[in-house]
Amino acid sequence: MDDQDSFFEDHHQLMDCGDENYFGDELEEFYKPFYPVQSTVVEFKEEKVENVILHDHQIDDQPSGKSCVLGGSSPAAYSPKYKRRKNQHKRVVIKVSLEGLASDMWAWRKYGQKPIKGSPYPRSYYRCSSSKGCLARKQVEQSCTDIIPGMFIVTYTAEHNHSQPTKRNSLAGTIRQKFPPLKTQNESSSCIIISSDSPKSLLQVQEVDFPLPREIIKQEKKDNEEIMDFIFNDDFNFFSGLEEFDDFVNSEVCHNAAAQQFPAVRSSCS
DNA sequence: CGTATTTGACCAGCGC
DNA sequence: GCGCTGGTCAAATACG
Repeated sequence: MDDQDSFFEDHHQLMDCGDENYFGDELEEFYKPFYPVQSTVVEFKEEKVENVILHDHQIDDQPSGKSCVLGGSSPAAYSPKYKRRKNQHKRVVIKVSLEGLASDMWAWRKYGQKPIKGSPYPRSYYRCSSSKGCLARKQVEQSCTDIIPGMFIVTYTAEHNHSQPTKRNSLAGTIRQKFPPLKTQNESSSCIIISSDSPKSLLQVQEVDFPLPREIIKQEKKDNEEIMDFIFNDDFNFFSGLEEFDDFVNSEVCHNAAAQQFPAVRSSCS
């Protein structure tokens, strides 16, 4: 709970989208089981999303059957084949840690994934798989605005038409597998530093050890050339390709940061 | 072999 | 009207 306290202090400004905090009585009652210490609930006064609740929390392992019910959405919000966004007035948006994400006891089945404009992370779409005809939906995307890595934005829409399953859902295992636990600051972490000569035909890969930074590297092949998309952790600098990486490596910011914080990195930046 | 995931296509809403 | 964006479908694929 101490961690959550500091988390709230540091990050509730994410919701700084309005002048007043709003606690709808009904929704407040729904989400009482989620309140760890304090919460940030903000009413969005946008035209198309009348009530979006943003809530920092870790999903309880034993929420009541009502806990994932949202206010306002009805089955009529969806057409027989495709959604009717116009009627999707109310959604509940929750920010959770990886553990919070994995502890969701509802059974969800992934049915889509889309890249989202302005975010380096895709958004995953899940529907409830416990009961045929259940309209409950869940969207999950990794937060790109948080200083703390590994936070996820979860959006619930529509409501379950059945009781909560008693067994942990399969998604929890999937999430744990795809997003292994972050190392703590006290652990030594192996980090691969990638640099390239100009032209970018030659890649130099250097592995160094230093505390804290954790790097996520995704490789993909394009025109027989290896392109690296990765997050240089800690500062959350994101690079879409080698050119951007080269610019960063040669920048004064990189050199100064490496010299001050990570001596092991300095050699690869010079 | 049944179930879950991936991913390109399709579609509706929206802004210009 | 057109293009962009995001939510959903469904066939292909992966997994246990």
